[in-house]
Amino acid sequence: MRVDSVPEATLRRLPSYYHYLLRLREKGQELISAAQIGVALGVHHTQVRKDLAVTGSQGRPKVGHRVDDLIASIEEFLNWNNVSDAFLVGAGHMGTALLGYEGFERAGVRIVAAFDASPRRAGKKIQGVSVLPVEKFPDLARRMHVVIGILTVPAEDAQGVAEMMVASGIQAIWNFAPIVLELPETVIVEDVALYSSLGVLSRRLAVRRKSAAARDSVRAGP
Amino acid sequence: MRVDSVPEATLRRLPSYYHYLLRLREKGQELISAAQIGVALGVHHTQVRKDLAVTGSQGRPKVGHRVDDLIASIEEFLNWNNVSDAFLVGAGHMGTALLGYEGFERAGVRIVAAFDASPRRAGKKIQGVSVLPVEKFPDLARRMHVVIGILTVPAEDAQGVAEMMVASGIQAIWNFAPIVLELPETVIVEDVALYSSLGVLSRRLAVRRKSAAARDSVRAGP
DNA sequence: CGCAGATCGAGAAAATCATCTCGATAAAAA
DNA sequence: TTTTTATCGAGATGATTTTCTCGATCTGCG
Repeated sequence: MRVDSVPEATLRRLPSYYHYLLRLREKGQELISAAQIGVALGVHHTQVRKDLAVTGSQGRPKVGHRVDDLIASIEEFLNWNNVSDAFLVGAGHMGTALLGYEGFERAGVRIVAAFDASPRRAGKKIQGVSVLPVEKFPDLARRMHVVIGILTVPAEDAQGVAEMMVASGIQAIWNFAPIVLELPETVIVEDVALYSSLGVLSRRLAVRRKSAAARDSVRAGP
Repeated sequence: MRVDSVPEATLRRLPSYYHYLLRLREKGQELISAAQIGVALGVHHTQVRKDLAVTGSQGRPKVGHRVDDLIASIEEFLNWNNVSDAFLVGAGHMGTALLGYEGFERAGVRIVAAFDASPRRAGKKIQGVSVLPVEKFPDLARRMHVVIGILTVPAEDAQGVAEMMVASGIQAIWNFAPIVLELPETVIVEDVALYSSLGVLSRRLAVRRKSAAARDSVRAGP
């Protein structure tokens, strides 16, 4: 029995709709059709309807959806209207970048503390967030009931830190390290696979070059 | 006629295999079976075989694959053995983080210069890479034959900068901004959708909480 | 030298996801 | 008021991806 039968692909598209809708609202637009969203974001309009349907939002024929309603529906569906505290471990380049981001609060996550193993980093403040020695993580996580962990440590440390997180009560990990964490199934892990992204990019580029070269040389039939 | 019939999902898994294989090699392991890879990375073993098959690598029954061969095959398939120069625009938090990353070279990309619209940032060096005024991008990109652009500017500037990149000869864009770029189809765009990732995480967590709550309260039948 | 066990790879079946089709509905136009 | 048109939403169809099944192959052991 599946608890969440919503396709993952839908889940991944919703934030993109959401940001598009925010921009529409800023521009003062009140109504929007699935077809328009589809054109703007490169998604088939029936797909957009199916995606929006899972949030419970309804549109009216000939009118479309109210932008406000859609935004609210998506927020509620993704639980982005309830902000959860998160701890970040690894105050290196990526960790620092994330600490500097505004906008995660809008996505349901507030980074309330950062941790690092290096004494050089611990004790400082980055973007207004304190960096603490990683030894303090377990106790603080439990006391503050933090359930989201953000993992921005080097690959070789990631598994160990992740296990420490889970042992400290963390239920969901946003993982930036390029490894697959081996954790109990009950833990939610969401990988930000930067290298996967680069792999796709690089391959596409290579294929394009190859097919361009082929087009240039093969002019006669086989 | 599709030039590249390799499933995108396969493309996304290959880098993950790749990093796992690198770790195996470091540990001195010479042979590996598809089944073992599957267990380590949470992928079905037949899926692993199909994925590895696209790279052209062959395994031997009862033995498995040579780790070295697999690494080489994946590198070649993703074109990660040829490093291309890339320009980064937007030397903010994320841009700075990417400039500090070692390891992209292994993934076929070398960031050779960064650009920023802010005079406050231009002129400096970050992680050994010069930050130049964004106005210099077009000329330099053409002269250096740079075809990869990395986009780490705020969402509201992304579309404009992307168009500038394309006009300067950029063929592939690694986009970190949370918007869908509208560009000619010939341009390869790879989005790093941080918010999609957060959407999935947040939804999963919410569903888990809900189903846990349901389990706690609904003990009698309907 | 022949058998047992592990692994591969190809093709069939199943599951998932995206697109197409069509009737219904609401607003605007005639 | 009736017709037209834009849009929705549900269900059927189609495409893609994943998993299952099975025969073939190679190694190591008796």
